[in-house]
Amino acid sequence: MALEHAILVSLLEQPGSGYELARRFDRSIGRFWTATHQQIYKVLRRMEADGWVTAEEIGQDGRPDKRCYSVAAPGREALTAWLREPVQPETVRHELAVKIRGAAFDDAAGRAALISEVERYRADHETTLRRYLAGEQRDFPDTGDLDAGQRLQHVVLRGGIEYERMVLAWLDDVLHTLHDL
Amino acid sequence: MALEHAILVSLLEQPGSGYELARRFDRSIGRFWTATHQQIYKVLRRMEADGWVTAEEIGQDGRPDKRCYSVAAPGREALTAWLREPVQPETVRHELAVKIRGAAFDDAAGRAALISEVERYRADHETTLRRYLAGEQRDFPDTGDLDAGQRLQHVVLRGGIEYERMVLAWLDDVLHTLHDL
DNA sequence: TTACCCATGTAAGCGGTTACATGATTTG
DNA sequence: CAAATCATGTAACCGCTTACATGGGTAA
Repeated sequence: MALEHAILVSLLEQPGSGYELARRFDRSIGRFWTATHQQIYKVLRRMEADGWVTAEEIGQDGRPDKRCYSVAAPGREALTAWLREPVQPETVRHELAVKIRGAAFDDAAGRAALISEVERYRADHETTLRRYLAGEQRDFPDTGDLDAGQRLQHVVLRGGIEYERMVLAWLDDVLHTLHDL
Repeated sequence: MALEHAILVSLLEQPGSGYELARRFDRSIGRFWTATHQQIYKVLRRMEADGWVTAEEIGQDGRPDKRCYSVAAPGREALTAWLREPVQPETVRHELAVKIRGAAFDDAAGRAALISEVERYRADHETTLRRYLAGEQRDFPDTGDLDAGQRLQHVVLRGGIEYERMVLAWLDDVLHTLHDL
C-alpha cells in the first residue's frame, strides 16, 4: 500500500483538508495515484489516530467547516522509512490490451465497435496530454531557478507527458492494425 | 473487473489448466494483466459454475492430474458483450513517482538510496525489454503472413516494447535529475 | 430551480493479496 | 540430498469501489 505515503507527500508539499486532497488526486497527484474521497477520509482518520498527521478544525463563513491536515514528525519518519524500502513491482491492469487481443474472437461489427472505443480513448489521452503540457507551461516556465522539490515534481510530470505521447503513438498503431484486418 | 475476460481471451487463444494459465500470466498475458494462481483457480471455478468454461479431467503419468479448461458458448457470449462495453479508465498506481516526489522531503542519504533503487528498477525494465524483443523475434519474424489473431497479439506486444523504451528514457531523465540536485 | 461546488462521512461487498498446505517427480 | 517443477487448493484479511446520505451556498 502507498496511499498513506502519497497523502504524506501531498500534505508535505501543501497542508490541506480531505476534500482538497481528493481534488489533488483528481489532478496533479492523480497522474500517478488515484483515490476516491471516501478512501482518503478513511485513511486520514487512521493516520490521525496513529499520530502521523495532525488536524486543525477551521470554521469558514458561507462554507462548511473543514479539517486541515499537516504532517507530524512520526508521519515524516514513516515516509522516510518507506522511501528506503525497495520499490514494489507494479501490478499491470491494462483492459484495452485485453480487448484488443479479444477482438480476434469477435466479428466485424465487434471490431468496428472497438475501433470507435479506441478513438474515444485516444481523444481522452490527447486531452490529458494537452492538460499536462499546459500545466508544465504554467508551473515550470523557467527551468533555470527551481528548487529541489520543483525539479522533482517536474521530472515526474515529464514522465506523464512522455507516457501520454507514447500511448498516442501506440493507439495510432492499434488503429492502423485494426483497420488493416 | 476483467480477470475473467483476460482468462477467456487466453483460453480462446489456447485451452489449458489453471496452472498453465498462471504461467501465461507470468509471461505473455502478464504484460497487461497480472494474477496469482490462487485467484485464477478461484475465478476458474466460478466461471465453470456459471457455464462460461468447461473442464476436462486429464490424468497424466508421472505428473498430477490436471483440469483442462475450454471456453463454452456462454463464455464466448460474455466476452463479446464485454468487448462492446466502454473501456474503463485505468486506475494509476505508480509507486516510484510517489517516491521521487517524496525525495524532496528526505536527506542526502535518502536520495542516494533512491538513486540505487531507480538503477535497480531500470535494470529490471531493461531485462523486460530484452525479453519482449526476443519474443518478437521468435513469434513474429515475418510480418507478412500473419492471421488476425497474430497481428493483434503483435500490436499489443509492440505497445509493451514502446512502453519499456519510454520508461527507460524517463528513468535516465530521473537519474540525471536526482544527480543534479 | 436545477445543478454544481464545498465538505465529510457510513455501510456493504468484492476483488485480490498473503500465508499456509499437500504431494509426487524431476533436475542439479 | 536439496531444490525446483507440476498441480490444486483453503483461510484470513484488507484495500478499495460502489452506493447512499447530508446540507448549505452559488451560479446559469
